[in-house]
Amino acid sequence: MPSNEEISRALETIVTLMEIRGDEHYRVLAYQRAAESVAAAGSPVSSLDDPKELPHVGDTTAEVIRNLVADEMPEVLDELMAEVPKGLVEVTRLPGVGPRTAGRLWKELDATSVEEVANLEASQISSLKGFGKKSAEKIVASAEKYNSEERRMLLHTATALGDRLLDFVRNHPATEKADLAGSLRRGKETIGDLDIVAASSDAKSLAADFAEAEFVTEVVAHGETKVSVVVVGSDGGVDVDLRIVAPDAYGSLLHHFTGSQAHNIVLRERAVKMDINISEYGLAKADEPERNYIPAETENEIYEKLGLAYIPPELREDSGELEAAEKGELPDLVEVRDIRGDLHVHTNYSDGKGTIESMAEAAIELGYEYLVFCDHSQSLRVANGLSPKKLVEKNEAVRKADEKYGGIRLLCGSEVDILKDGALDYEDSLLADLDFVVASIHTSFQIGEKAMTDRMLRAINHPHVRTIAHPTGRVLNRREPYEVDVSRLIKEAAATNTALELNSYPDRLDLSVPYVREAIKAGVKITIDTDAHDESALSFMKFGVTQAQRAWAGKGSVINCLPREEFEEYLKSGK
DNA sequence: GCCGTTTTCGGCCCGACTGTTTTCAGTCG
Repeated sequence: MPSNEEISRALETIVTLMEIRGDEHYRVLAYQRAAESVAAAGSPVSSLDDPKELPHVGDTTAEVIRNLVADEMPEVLDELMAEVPKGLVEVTRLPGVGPRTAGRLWKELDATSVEEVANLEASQISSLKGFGKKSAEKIVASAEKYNSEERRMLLHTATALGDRLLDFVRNHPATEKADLAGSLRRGKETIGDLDIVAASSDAKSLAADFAEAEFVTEVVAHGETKVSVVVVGSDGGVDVDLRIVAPDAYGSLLHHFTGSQAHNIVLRERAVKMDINISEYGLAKADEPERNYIPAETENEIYEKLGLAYIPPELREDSGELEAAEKGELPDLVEVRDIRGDLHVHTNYSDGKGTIESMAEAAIELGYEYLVFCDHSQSLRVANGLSPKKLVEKNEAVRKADEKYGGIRLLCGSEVDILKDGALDYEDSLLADLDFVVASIHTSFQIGEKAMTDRMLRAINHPHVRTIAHPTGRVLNRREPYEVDVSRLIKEAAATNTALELNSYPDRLDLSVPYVREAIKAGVKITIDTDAHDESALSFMKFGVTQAQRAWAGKGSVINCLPREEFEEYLKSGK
């Protein structure tokens, strides 16, 4: 079954090919919105009775989605592929090159791939109507250095870089206020580029100084209120946009550049029906000939004027948040301060760097009320998995430490491997002696969807397993999730009172947002754990919490938001 | 192609910047 992401990507391909072909704008837009709708869907589209249940999906796009789910080639895509060379999709990814340009390079110069564009002479392009020397050279140059590997930054990398740039902007004398916006503010798991917004009554000088800052390697565009630059990231260049408005319109600007674009569009369409136009400068009455924007100083004013409750950035994805805001049904989102403990951390007994004591002290520092030590189990030799004897020894050390530290409850756990056949890596008698068991997969990833699903269902049904760690095994930018029917895992977890983990490690963030949302809807409890292998990694909790917020989670859905007594009750009562 | 508190037909969010242009198309977010 194709994932929502795969279906959405196929629809995006249709969009790009249509644009190159020169299809009618609003037809293309309809496919674009269908693609976004699938990407934002709260549960797998493949399990939907009718794709038309999704917003912006009508008869035609529903049929295309049905084809994709059934692994059949949709007619429209078949047609497009026969007509438009596929290599052009990549050509449109060149900076400054869109579908129009790609279409002309193909039709007028016979260039159908990035490589063929790179092999063109600039003079060939500049001989076309509407192209000059400058744009011709830019196109060839960007084709020459094009790197097909699309790399998006992990959330913690983007946060670190963004904070550095934000410091520069905030420390500028002309800056009154500034914030990071865009997908970073919405807390997406990976970030493509950075958006910074600022309020200043001297936009010109701020824009100029930003463009000349030492971290800038290239100025892509530089106007009076907007600067686009490339800065040095830890892994190549990162595109950064800075937008500046007068202080009284700051809320409008922040909202505009926080997005998502899909959220802004549905919000503005809703506003138009109320005869209000919304832009980054404010709100205007639609019936006036000149748009006379009344600025909004805060984001809240915008939602208020539209009769909506304030929508937190993490929910702004056009996935039902407007309806919920209208009805007053937005969730009361879980916050980092609601987290009372970490249920999955490692020590130097297996592959961690910290000791029981150092990890406990770091957890006390964070104000936690409990901490569960889950080192790896015996068969995971690469991670120094504990033999049964060693586990018993470690449990004793944990219990001793628990007596030593009064302020925090230290508990014995294990991250026990789910073996290839679904059996666990320790005898039941040993597991029974633990306070909390986390089960997970680290080997035999490629056994196929059915075998993997059965294997994990067996673990979910095990009486001692309380949560399944990093349930899909993905590693962002490095490893795809293994094939498994997550929806079935969710159903079984609900039926057996087993939790599912939202692993906070920035390159895991596993489960992903749509599945967490599906799990919560099904009544499954989530454990937000850091999987920390040293003291500093305990701070990754904030990334897991952000992801939980994106999945509409309230603290009631999160096991480790339970106060200590209730958590101990939960442990005692079993599954 | 999608959608409906004027509408089942006729609309469809909004603006900055660039390059090539004498008024705008294309790209981007």
